Amino acid sequence: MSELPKAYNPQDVEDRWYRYWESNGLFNAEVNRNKKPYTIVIPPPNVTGMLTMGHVLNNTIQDILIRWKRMQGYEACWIPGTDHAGIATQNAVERALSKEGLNRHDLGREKFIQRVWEWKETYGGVIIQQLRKLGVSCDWRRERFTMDEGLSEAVKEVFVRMFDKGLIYRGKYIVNWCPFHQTALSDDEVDYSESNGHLWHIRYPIEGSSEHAVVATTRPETMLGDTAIAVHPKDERYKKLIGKTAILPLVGRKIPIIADEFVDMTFGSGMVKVTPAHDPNDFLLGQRHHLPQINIFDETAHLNESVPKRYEGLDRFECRKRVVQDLEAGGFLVKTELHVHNVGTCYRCHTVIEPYLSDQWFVKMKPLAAPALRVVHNGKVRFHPQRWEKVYEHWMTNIRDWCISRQIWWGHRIPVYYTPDGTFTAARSEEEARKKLGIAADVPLRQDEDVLDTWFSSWLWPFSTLGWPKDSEDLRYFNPTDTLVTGPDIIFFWVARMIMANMEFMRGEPRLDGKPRKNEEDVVPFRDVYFTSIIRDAQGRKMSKSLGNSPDPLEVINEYGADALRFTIAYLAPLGQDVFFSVEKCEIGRNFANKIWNAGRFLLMNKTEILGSNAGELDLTTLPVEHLDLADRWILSRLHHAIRDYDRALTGFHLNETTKVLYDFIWHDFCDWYVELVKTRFYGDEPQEVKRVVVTRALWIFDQALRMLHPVMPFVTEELWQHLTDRKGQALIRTQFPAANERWIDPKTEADMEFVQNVINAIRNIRGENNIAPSKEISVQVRSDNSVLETYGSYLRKLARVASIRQIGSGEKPKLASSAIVNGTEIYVPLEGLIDVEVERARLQKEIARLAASVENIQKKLANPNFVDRAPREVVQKEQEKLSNFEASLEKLRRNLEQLA
RNA sequence: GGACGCUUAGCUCAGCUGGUUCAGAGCGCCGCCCUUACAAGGCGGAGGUCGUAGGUUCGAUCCCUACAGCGUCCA
Repeated sequence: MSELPKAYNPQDVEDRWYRYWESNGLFNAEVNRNKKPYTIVIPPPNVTGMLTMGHVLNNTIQDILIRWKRMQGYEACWIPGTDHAGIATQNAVERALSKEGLNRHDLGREKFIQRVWEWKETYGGVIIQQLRKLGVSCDWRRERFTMDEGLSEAVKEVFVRMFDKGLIYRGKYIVNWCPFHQTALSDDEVDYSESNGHLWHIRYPIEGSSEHAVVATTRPETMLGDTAIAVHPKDERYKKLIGKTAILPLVGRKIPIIADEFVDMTFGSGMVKVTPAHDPNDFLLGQRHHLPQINIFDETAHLNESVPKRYEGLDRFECRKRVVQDLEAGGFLVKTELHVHNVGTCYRCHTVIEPYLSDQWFVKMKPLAAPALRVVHNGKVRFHPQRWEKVYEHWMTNIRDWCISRQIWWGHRIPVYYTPDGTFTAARSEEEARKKLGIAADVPLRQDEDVLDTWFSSWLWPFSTLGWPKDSEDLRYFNPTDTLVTGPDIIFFWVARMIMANMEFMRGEPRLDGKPRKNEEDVVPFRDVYFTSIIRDAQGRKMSKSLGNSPDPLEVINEYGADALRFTIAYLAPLGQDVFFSVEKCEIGRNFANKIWNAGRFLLMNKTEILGSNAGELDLTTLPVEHLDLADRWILSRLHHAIRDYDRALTGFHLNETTKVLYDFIWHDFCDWYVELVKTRFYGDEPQEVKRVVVTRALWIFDQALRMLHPVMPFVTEELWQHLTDRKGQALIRTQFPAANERWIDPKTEADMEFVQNVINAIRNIRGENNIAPSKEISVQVRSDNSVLETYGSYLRKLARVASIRQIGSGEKPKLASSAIVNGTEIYVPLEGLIDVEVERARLQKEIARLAASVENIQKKLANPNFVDRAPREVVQKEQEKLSNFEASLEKLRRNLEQLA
């Protein structure tokens, strides 16, 4: 075996192990009736996307969970894949085309789609390769893409079934229209932000009268499509106007003045203009009053031929200016106010959304929502942190129908077929459509031009990736999946809808035992949902491409290593809190990796030293229990503590707590104390046989630590684990995870060790305060009734650089010494000629002040009869013990201070 | 306007069910040290009346109420 380099270099290690794991099938999962499955489906990233810090966090968490469960003996299956990101991908390809001076219509639908597939083949693999760099242990054989044949089957099947059930319908409604993409968007694809605008007050003359109506609007150009004015029926100011006719300025159209309770009497003048084709509220109002709907825009939000010639062809914002000018010139503009209002923009291109009347397809959500709401209420699906349940509940109880059609080409084409006379049906194929419509093979049939919202395929992900609509062992075994890890920002887009879809379509499908699923726990898509933090930069801004504040994770991995990035991000990510990330913070992880590396290096050096040439055959499968000393029993107690805490933390999805447990155990307990203590045995004059046992045990404990750390830092742990001994083809990734054994957790041992540690700390403090060089050895005198120090005084030699310890009698005491009291034990460091009396006095005074304050506090407490009577007896007793201990220590400290010359 | 979250050391944050020196960690800072695993390190040290005001309790960083500031989502 070759010597390990002095510093850990991840680049020498990571790719090599990733290749090994993958090519040996160590990520793979198969149906195994002897094991419990543990399944995660990846939130599919956009196929043409690049890895972001958000992906890093999300996938690190998934990998930690999946590796942990795998090592615990579950059949751990992590299904990866990507989605086709309809609008985003089409957009990217159209941009590329425009560089060639082409648009999609030049190519035609078929050729264009082919172009997108080519694009996908070229750039689609990037994010998947990037994920590998992070070390994720997905079963790559199971990789899926939402436009795959199988998944497209699922989409079609779902659409047709829902159509037949009346859960999908078509209608002319106001939708959110993106004039840039020229497509409808669903409600949650619109971002709202406050914007400074104006409120224009416009005068509409009333026919046959000198009176006029004044309406206020933030969008004056829409007046060209007005078909009414509305007032509140109870509004005394305007009652007399109801039923009269107003003349629309600039247009001359006669429009009625109607009454509707919807009108807000307090807003503006209390009269509103009604534009049914360009405002969702006006649309509903228009339906109630059977008003005409005049659409004044084309798909690009330019004015169409329904408006006076002088406005035709103008862009909507250009038109706004022109209309305001003309209103003013005509004397119709009463006043203009500044006004802050919410403006909706496209979540992809940030173009202002236009409410637009068009034919679209919708999913009826109410019937799906009820069961989905129930399983979250009754805990069949648990959210972490739980508070997201409220958000979910609010959305689910106020749910609106989902607009699923998109006027683009890249996506699943809507499986609806029309005959020339306009009748239509949904079908899995043209033949089926003909059958359903009852028409002959020669009647021309036209398929709907639109495609489906990308989320219409992602909401099927937990079962479509497992082969549905085909039945399979995989589907029966791995669905319901176990944990979903995703961001709260897509709780509506995705999480809620997956619950709905899985419950709707998995009901009745066979379980592993062959019986049809009907219980809620069999039809939910997953049991736990972990909502990740949002990654922000050091200033707290969301990371985004446009701000340029998002580090490239690949560069971070190159600089610090994937393990360092993984550890750091998990360490920084508390459950439910945002993460403020900056690249330099990866030093936490890098330094930790290096620390572990060097601990391993140290152990291996001593292994070779002590065991000699046959060290490679060392058996590390069982813990050697011979020659246990305090440090051994202590570290084993700490180890099992750590395992238990780790288990609790991770079970509760406290990722940061999990990493802290690892960090504290490995760095502080193992490296700072245990390794230092075994040095006393390695370098001491113990028999060779004892040294052999001690080094083997240290390696065994380190082996356990590597297992625990592996899910978080897979690369460095696998590399070291392989170095510890000849593994005969075994790999850490598939090794049993440590289980906490309460038998090893021993409070007495921990208390004894803590006492020794405190004594060492006290001596170190004396050394530090008195500026004694680490190289200078000192002698110590103690007065103690604690036998631990007698037995394990040798621990002080190495850790406090103590040359000799002498027990002293009651009267005895060095003349000039620095002193400390630890749990009643008096410690004296004679420092003839070295001690600065002033420094020492200050030290003691500080300690006295601290203790005196504590004593006073406890005295006050114990003097309070309420406390003594009402607090639990153990608490009171503990306080009393504390008091007498502190008082005794205080007494000794004061005497030492007095006697200081 | 409604819902939720946050406020702890100079900075970034832990503190999961009220009581163990519970007031912590990392970074930064100060001092000493290249002690034969690690200077990406070791040892020591300074730094906080836990946002404010009340309340519950024998006891509050922790539970309740109000307020202030910041943030997110929804309307």
